[in-house]
Amino acid sequence: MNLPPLVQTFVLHFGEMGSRWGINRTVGQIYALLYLSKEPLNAEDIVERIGVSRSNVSMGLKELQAWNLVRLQHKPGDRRDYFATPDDIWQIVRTLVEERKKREIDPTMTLLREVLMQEPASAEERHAQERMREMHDLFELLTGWYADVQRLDTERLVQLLTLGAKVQKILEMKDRLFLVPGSKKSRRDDAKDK
Amino acid sequence: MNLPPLVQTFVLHFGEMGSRWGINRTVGQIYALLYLSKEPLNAEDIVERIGVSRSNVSMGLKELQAWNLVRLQHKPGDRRDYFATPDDIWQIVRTLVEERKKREIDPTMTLLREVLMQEPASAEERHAQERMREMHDLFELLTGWYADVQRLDTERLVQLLTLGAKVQKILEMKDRLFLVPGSKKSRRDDAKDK
DNA sequence: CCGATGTTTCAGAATTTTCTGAAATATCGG
DNA sequence: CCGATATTTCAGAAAATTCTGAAACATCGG
Repeated sequence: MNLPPLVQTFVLHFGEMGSRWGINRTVGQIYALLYLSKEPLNAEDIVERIGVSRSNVSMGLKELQAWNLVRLQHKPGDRRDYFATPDDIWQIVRTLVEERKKREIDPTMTLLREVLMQEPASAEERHAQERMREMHDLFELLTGWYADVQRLDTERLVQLLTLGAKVQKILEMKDRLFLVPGSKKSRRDDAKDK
Repeated sequence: MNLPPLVQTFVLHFGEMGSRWGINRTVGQIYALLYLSKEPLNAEDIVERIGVSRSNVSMGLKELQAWNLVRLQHKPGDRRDYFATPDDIWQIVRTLVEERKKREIDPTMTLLREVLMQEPASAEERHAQERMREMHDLFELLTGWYADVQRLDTERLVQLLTLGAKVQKILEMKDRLFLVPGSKKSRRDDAKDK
């Protein structure tokens, strides 16, 4: 591995971390390298720097493309493929969340929907279905929220994140502004309006 | 594997899914089983239902305990350990996010802080450090937001999630209420409104 | 069409992870 | 302390995955 020490530390760390994610070491290392690199790199560049086989890099890049985590570029008068990560780190986050949702949540949602259609044949199955219903509704709430937030432009998103729990204060303020004072029952339902 | 079909489908799915998370098949299956079960189960129960070795179940349960994902219980007059998941699914989500943060984010933050302390020895390292700084700041923003939200009680949290991007509207409203009209910041935001 | 350059595929080797059975350890009631 | 019951540990087997080198494939300029 032929890298400046500072870069190498980061690349090695991402390699290790890779296994805690769904990706393997090489993929993690390639991604870290591209993320830190100022210039797009071609496959041979990566081989030299990381020190793994050419074919391994090829497969790694293919996987990163499947994740939409790298862009493919070309230089004029050069047939080789060059790879880079988006400059905008927020774009990276958005892609990452999107792809993880696609891989981790969506298949489970599909299964839950199927199983919830079936008729329970026993008390045990009835209870199991109730639990699955809870999970299904939870996922629905989370993915609905996510779909909304994903649409915000970055500035608004940062604003929202910076506020953090102060949002709570604003929600309370909104409640006071729009709710009939003292109507306890209507509180939560009203919050869902508009 | 000796389970009602509906339960079995779910357990098998979680087993497969396990590998996309950081857990192995058996751990995924055990968790799914406990999640669906009305009663707490002991290790032997799990062996019978899932059909893996006793020792494998023991290790799986140990891992789930390390994740804080199962509670250990005892029945009066029974020496065996019984396991269950929290009834409240929101508690499960909170634990899951907390533990994933601990495993996936915190170590990276530690490393980033260390590396950002060092003096870059070249233009390449300087650029790499800038990228790491971006990642560091992003993580800080996200974890700060997360720490805030984690503290909300469930009702408020659900309220927040239900609102989704409608929060944006409330933020805009807040802007209009609290910013001095005509100030640069507020004019720009206003221009984006509807 | 050819040779040069670049990329992908894939079978098997290397490595890592998972799983098992047997043995060790722990804890209880008597 | 003993025997019965429950749990954990751990070395090696089994399985899954990652990685490599060689060959196949693709595309270019001439």
